[in-house]
Amino acid sequence: MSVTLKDVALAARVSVSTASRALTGTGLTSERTQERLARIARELGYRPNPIARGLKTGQSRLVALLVHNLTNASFQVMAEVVQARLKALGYQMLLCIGGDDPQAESDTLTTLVDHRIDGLIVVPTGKNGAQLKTLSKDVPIVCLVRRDDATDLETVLADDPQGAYLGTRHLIELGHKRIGLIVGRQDTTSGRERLSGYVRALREAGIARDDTLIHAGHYVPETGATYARKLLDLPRPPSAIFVANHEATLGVLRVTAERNIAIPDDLSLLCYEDMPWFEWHRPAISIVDNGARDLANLAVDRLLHRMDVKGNGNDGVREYRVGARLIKRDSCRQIDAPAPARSGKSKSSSSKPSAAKSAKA
Amino acid sequence: MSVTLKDVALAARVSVSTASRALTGTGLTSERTQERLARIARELGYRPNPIARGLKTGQSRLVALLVHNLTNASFQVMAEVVQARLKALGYQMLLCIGGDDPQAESDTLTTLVDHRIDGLIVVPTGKNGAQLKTLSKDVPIVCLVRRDDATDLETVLADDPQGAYLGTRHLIELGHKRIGLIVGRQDTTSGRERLSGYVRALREAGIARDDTLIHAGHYVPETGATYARKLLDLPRPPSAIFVANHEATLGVLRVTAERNIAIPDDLSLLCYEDMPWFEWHRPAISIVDNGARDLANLAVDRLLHRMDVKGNGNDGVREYRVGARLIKRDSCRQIDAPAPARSGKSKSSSSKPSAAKSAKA
DNA sequence: ACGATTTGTGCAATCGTTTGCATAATTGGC
DNA sequence: GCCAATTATGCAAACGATTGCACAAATCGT
Repeated sequence: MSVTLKDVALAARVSVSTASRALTGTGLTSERTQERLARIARELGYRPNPIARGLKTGQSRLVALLVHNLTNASFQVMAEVVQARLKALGYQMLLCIGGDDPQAESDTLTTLVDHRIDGLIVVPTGKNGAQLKTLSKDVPIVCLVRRDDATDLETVLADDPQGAYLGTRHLIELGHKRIGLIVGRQDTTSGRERLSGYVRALREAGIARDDTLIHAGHYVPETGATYARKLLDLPRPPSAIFVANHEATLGVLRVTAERNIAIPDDLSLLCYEDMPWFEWHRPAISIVDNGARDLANLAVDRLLHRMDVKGNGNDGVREYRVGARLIKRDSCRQIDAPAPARSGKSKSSSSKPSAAKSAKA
Repeated sequence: MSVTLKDVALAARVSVSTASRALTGTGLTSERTQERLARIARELGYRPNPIARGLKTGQSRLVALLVHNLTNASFQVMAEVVQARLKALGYQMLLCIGGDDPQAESDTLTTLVDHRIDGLIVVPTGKNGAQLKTLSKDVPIVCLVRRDDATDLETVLADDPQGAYLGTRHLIELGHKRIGLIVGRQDTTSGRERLSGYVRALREAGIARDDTLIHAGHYVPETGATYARKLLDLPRPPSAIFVANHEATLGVLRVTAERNIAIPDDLSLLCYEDMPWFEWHRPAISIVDNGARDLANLAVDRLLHRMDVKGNGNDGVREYRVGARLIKRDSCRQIDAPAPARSGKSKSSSSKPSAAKSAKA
């Protein structure tokens, strides 16, 4: 079918081994032969067969990225970043979707190792620690976004405590005292850490923690809607809601729209993680950026490092944190008076001149 | 490192070839040996090495999906569908992102074929027809969403003429006479076809085509914003806008929000292709669903078929169309009076009781 | 100009499978 | 029980590269 090394060697009237050495640049070869072979190879359109090479070398030039899904915007940009970086280095990305399901994750891991992937970046479910640990002896592995506590794998994490702190502090600085929090399940690292950042900011500002303002659940729109309703139905509803996940934000927005609650006039809204449409939305939604791009880049860096250092060099550092940053847009407003007292005066840019009903009676 | 066939054979005291045949089920093997080998293999934790197998058989159990990006919601669901289907069949998906760039596409194609992928589903840029044609001799290829006119590859397309027709007709049935269209570049099949569907619906309803209402451009939010402004600035602005792409919709929404144009009261909005947040948006956005899920499934079906039929069986059918369907939500309203004449009466569900300003003076 | 280095090349084994061909074991008909 | 037909196994050669080892050629010092 295609041109093999043998063909090239034949055409150049050298042995296959010489051809191999000349083309790969390994071993001693005269400059002349090297050039000559390169030329002939080019002319013949020779392309080394990665399969054959892989069999011998045990490498595949394949790196896998295992994420939960592709609807999550963070995973999208991570996938794009990883793909771009790897491609530039001559690797192909094997993108796998695990759906946050331990069984699927486990199966996929097995298949990937079978395929002799050269490296793996994984957002772990956290339930396959043992397997990951075992595999990491054969393949360089870097965990992303989540830690698998059962392993001591190198892990690249968002600085969630810091991000949540930053966001909460921002709201506090705007004068908010009652800040609702809709956060992720407390059996995930990120869920716990975002809560802790929120709590820390509150404590630092001398605001008492009020557990009726805190809700934890899955990262889905329904969660956001349910808890938004709960928060708004409170006798003293919060003046701001910090939604610690972008999917849940959909639900919150839905509820505020249903109830004609104007953002940011009646309620300030701050969201964790970016989505492409957040800045097109009106009002543009302020966010705490978890730095998906940076996370992905760092993960690739670390992976490449481990792939270079044979034997999976142990650098000591096991955990990398990527700083979060606040991106102020238009969904949070300054609270001047202790309570806006049904004034209806809009604040940021030209907003709806109406719809200023207080949140629930 | 890992358990090889040799180890299994050794443990079972048979030759490697027998072991191979027993485990793969090819050739003649006694039931007894077969079972025995299977057991031993299981006990030893033997997993065949796809690389070695691939070298011999020329197959890789890898199927590639080449799309433009992952921010496009359609591509997301396609990727998820393809991945799920393939995985169930024991294939791994190689997801590549070409960015709609011919050069990147070309490079990627080469690499993929080097890796001896067993099949390819590609959203072609349309500029590498020759290469695709050549490759299709070695690898089964199915085009998705777009046709590459330079090839006669099997292609799975959305029924864009029909979808655009459906959407436009819906608006017409609601009483709209002046319908703005923001559509894709006219050098792409989908751009042209969506326009043609729109035109056909208009013609059928006896409405004269008005080119000031039609704008074609890239599928990005900026395009939507720019053209939305142009449309709304018209002396007689349209009462409905049909945005033939979901990315562009972002821009349109932005503009309507900026100008306090209430949807659907002041302007009806219909969008092509779904996005997860459309149904959470307020008002929920009506769409023409291009059937991304069906498209992906059909593409997989066709690819599997071609992969089965060695020699790339030519079935005659070169083009498959997947029906589009209208999903009515809350962003389009019935036009009763020829012009809403600043009445401010809301129509669909409980909408904003205010904000009913006519679209521009 | 000669042996000691250095440098370039080829042979052949190897990676883990599959598979054509030859041979060994089993079966069945009579 | 014997011979042919059938079925099961093993040997060895692929697949297309890489690589250790041995040998040939070129280089160098003296």
